[in-house]
Amino acid sequence: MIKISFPDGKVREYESGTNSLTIAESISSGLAREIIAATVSGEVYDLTRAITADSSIKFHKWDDEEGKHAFWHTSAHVMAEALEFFYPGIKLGIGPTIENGFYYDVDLPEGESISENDFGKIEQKILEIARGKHEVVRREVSKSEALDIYTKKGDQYKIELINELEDGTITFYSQNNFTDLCRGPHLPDTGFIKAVKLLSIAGAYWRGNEKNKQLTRIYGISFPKQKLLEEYLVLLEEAKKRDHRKIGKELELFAFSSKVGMGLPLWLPKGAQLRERLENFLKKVQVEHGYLPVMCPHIGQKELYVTSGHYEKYGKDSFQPIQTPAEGEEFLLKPMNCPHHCEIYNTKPRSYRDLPLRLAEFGTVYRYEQHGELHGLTRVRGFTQDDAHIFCRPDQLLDEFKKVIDIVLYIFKTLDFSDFVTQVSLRDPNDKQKYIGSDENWEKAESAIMEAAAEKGLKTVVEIGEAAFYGPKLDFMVKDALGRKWQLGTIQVDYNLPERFELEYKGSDNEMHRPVMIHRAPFGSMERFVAVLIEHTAGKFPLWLTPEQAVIIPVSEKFNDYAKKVLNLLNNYDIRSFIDDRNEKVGRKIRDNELKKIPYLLVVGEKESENNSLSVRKQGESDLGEMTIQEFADKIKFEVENLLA
RNA sequence: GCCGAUGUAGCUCAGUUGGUCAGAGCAGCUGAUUUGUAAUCAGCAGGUCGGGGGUUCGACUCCCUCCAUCGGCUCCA
Repeated sequence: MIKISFPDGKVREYESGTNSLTIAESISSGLAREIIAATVSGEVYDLTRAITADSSIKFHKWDDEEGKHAFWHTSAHVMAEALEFFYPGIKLGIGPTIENGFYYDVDLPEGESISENDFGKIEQKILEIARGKHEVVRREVSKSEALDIYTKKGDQYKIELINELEDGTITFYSQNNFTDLCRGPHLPDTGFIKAVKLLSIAGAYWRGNEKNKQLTRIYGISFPKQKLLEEYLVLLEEAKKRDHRKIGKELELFAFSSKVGMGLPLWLPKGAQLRERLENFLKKVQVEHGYLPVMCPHIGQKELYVTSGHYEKYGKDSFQPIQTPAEGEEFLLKPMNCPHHCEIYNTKPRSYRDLPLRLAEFGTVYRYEQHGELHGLTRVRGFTQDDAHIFCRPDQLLDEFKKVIDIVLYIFKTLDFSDFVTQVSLRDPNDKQKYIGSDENWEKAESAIMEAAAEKGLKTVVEIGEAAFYGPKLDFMVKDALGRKWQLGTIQVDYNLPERFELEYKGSDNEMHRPVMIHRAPFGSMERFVAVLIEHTAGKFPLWLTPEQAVIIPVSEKFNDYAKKVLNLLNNYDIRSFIDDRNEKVGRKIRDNELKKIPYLLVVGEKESENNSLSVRKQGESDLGEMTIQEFADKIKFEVENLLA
């Protein structure tokens, strides 16, 4: 007999070799029907996997991550079986679950290809296999047996994977006519899968390496109920409506022109206003935090980037140098602001008393991004960083780092970004030649970041090997409408550039010392930040930011003069408004301006012109009733101040 | 750059197997209407069907190629 302990602390005894499903049945048949996996002593088990030792147990239903994971993992296997049916000789790469669904990377037989037109028949086959309620069987196999099987099959991908596994840990899962190398866990049988949708098809390099063969990746998602699939598809549609590219076009915020060049955004008047307001907001915060604005040109001598190391690292993959016609001197489009800022530091001798020196610039930079990677405003070839470089003494590093975190958090809070994660990117200690700088400096920088993040209570994910080549960093990531993660704010420690630009200051000991540099950009880039802001708000920007705060709607032409008077008064109160004096009915003007997401709609007619008042309607809400112009102005002022507090 | 898809009027889209199929709604313009909280009515104008090449008696429709866009992959100072 073995002892099984439950999350509520109760302990029960079972026969050794029992499984989670039997245990669940002993509690209630309802529970047994709903669960799809279980965590047994910390490891996620298939429901039918034998338990042979005293264990803790926690059941997983569809609602939790482990449950979905098993569900989608089995779905991936069933999809693979369907693919084997339609494409005999197909070779399988990996087929993991992802946040929403699963994919499988496959190598199609010579001459075969697959397109979205084939999805229908594959989905049907998957459901057919699912309906067969085929049991999913786990089997432990020896390494040699596993290798043998895939050698016979001629599947070099699985052989490569198996070779990296240790003997004794290799398991196969089978259902119906299909067997796959897999760690599990899986559903007890395929019958759980009631709905499936293949979503897209993509090329993916084997093991993510560009030099390897490109496999075909098929993305799909599945559900235990048809209704859940339908709900998911509705959700996807809703997300598409928030897409910043769509809203950006509708609200006339930005545009692209293939004549101007791909990945080179054009800020339209309203978008430019929005961006300018964000910039002014940050400038104000930065002045309060002791930053000094600087400005630099858009090009710099190639030598500058040779000195900084950027040319060696990125030169070949960048926009190529431009040359002066007579002398043939080479200049690069500025890909980074930091080398310029280093030279600003170097314009005069610095004392320890001058530090920290915080130089800030909204600097536009140009980087060559590959054609297929461009994406709306989030991935472009020319963008403006809300950049600043803090030159400080080593003993000031931690404190300065924490102050920067404070700025980022303040900005996120003001803009209501609560759903973000922070990532600490450290170097890969096994691949040191990828990075420049001494071990000692790297260790100092990495520990400063970890300490600052911990002290500020940030929940961080640590990524080894994701550091910039010159130093570790702390990134703030948020998700867009479709769940894709984007990096916004970034804070990076750099011992390298001060070295390369020979930055120095005279210390209190009358000796020369080298400062440390922090690169930081709370927004990241204005382009990307605005993109994420659009998706976050669905275009309903906070009142203080929005380009147009109110629209004055005269009931008829007769009241255009009163509307102009209102406009002038509101202008005096710095309320951004305009008159919709089109020859249309009120209902029409309301509708159009609601769709433009104007926060306040001000209807004026006979009653209002007599009372010196407005009938106020708030966007997305109904009529707020009549108020005087003064009352409305106070209301706006109050709201803006509250939002910015 | 790679894999897959898409490209018809400013926007959203329709266009049967290649043969009056170049269309609709919205936006725009003109006129009428003078309007009270999510679409007033009528008329007009708008496109070398992404560019180029080919097949054909004939191409929006089939093929090739280039460009751009979309979903991924790789990359991201």
